[in-house]
Amino acid sequence: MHNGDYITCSECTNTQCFVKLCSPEWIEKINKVKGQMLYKKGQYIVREGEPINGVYLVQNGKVKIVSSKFGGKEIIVRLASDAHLIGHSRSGSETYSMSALAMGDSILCFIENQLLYEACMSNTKFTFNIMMFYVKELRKSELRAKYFGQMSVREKVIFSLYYALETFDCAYDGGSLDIELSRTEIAEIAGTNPDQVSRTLVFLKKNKIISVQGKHILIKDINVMKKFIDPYSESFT
Amino acid sequence: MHNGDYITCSECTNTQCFVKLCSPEWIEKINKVKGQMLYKKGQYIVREGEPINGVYLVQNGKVKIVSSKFGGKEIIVRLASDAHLIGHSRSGSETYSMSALAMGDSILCFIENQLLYEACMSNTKFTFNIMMFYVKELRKSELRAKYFGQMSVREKVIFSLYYALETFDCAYDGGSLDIELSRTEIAEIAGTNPDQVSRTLVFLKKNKIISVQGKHILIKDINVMKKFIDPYSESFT
DNA sequence: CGTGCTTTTGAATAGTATCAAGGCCGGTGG
DNA sequence: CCACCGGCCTTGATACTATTCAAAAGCACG
Repeated sequence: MHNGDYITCSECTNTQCFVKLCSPEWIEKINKVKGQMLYKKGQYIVREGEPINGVYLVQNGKVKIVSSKFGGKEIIVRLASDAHLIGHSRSGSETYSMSALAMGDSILCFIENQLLYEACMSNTKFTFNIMMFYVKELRKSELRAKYFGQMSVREKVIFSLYYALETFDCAYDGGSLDIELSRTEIAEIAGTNPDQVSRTLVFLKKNKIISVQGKHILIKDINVMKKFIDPYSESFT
Repeated sequence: MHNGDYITCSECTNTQCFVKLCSPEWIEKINKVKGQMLYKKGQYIVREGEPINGVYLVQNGKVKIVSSKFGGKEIIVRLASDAHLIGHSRSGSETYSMSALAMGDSILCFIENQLLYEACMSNTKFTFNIMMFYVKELRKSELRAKYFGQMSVREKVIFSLYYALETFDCAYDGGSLDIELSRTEIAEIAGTNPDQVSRTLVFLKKNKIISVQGKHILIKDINVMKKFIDPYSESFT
């Protein structure tokens, strides 16, 4: 916790944060005891196997939830950005089944389990909206599972680019969308290997749909790219 | 609604039902206006594209949530049994993104959206436990997505059998577990085709791990079967 | 100017989907 | 009671897709 640049709930500009749905007394209560920390790019927020002590809220930043694969590889199960929740409190297991780490500098707030429970018992809108958050994530996860069961690798890669764009709401810059992901990270989302990602990106480059500058992928024509995964369009709504 | 054999909340033997977490007044209130219906095997509960009017609770039975695939095929996204929730209320979209249908005769209760919202606003434990239900389902969905990204077809099929066993808590009968699923249904869970399911079942039969009698699959040695998907064991906890 | 890491590309291999044919079983009608 | 039909399951052959491995090119960094 960096007390120097600690952001109180009243200062916080994240309008989507669930805490803002609590009563003023509860906001103050949570504000006093909540943890807050700045995570640098690549830094772990939680690690697989650690005990679950509470829940993290993304105040600001980009976070990936990864699960270790056999052979040292990892899989990105979910991406989280502002106002998302991480580390579902006590879901059967007492330890985290996945790790979370910052993809860019991110500020996370931490609410301890007991406090979270009490806050839920006293703030119905808070609880209800968190419930709805999980409903939405479940829907997204189920859709992703459905799609990935029938898509080709090329489609998966394109879909992964979309998923990242949607989640991170990347900079819109004169008709083109900007995104920073390594081939390995894309592969970890798409559930394939960097080789295949490269092949797909080359294909997209040849068709003038994207252009690559270092780690930045510029999507020049998002509508043309959409067409390649057209049958799976229900998530674009 | 069959008023003849209508089961009131006070009569209901499903101890896991979320409604039981409400205050006595609210249980009575919900009891009075809730819908209830018996669905025969194969009957649709909700259909893709229909407007979302509320949420269904499985009082008793076995339900599959399916999503249509291109070419007429379907994919089983989730299985639901007693006390599970179906038809996540208003998750972004106003219409169901998937269909739900009974795999065996099932009794479902229906709670209309507005009533559900009011019940949530007045019963914190009710809301909190529903939230935790979704957290668990999200975790399961994410684990399944993770696994399916790296499993072979044989592993997927074996995992699907497990998933069904876990969810339906099938009859335990002198050391063997009983399950009734068609090859097509297994394929729809595993994300493959009936041909491959057949090959895997033949393999399991040869190794004396299962035996098949009509539509009934008897798992003779659950521990040996587990070994085939050993690296993916975290969901068996 | 090398060293190490990521990306790209090609070739060989393995795994899976698809197609087609045949077998098995239950139901129906002659 | 038997013959036929249709559905589901099984199995083999084939074609395709994706993974893996290896090598080379590009790039960042000390």
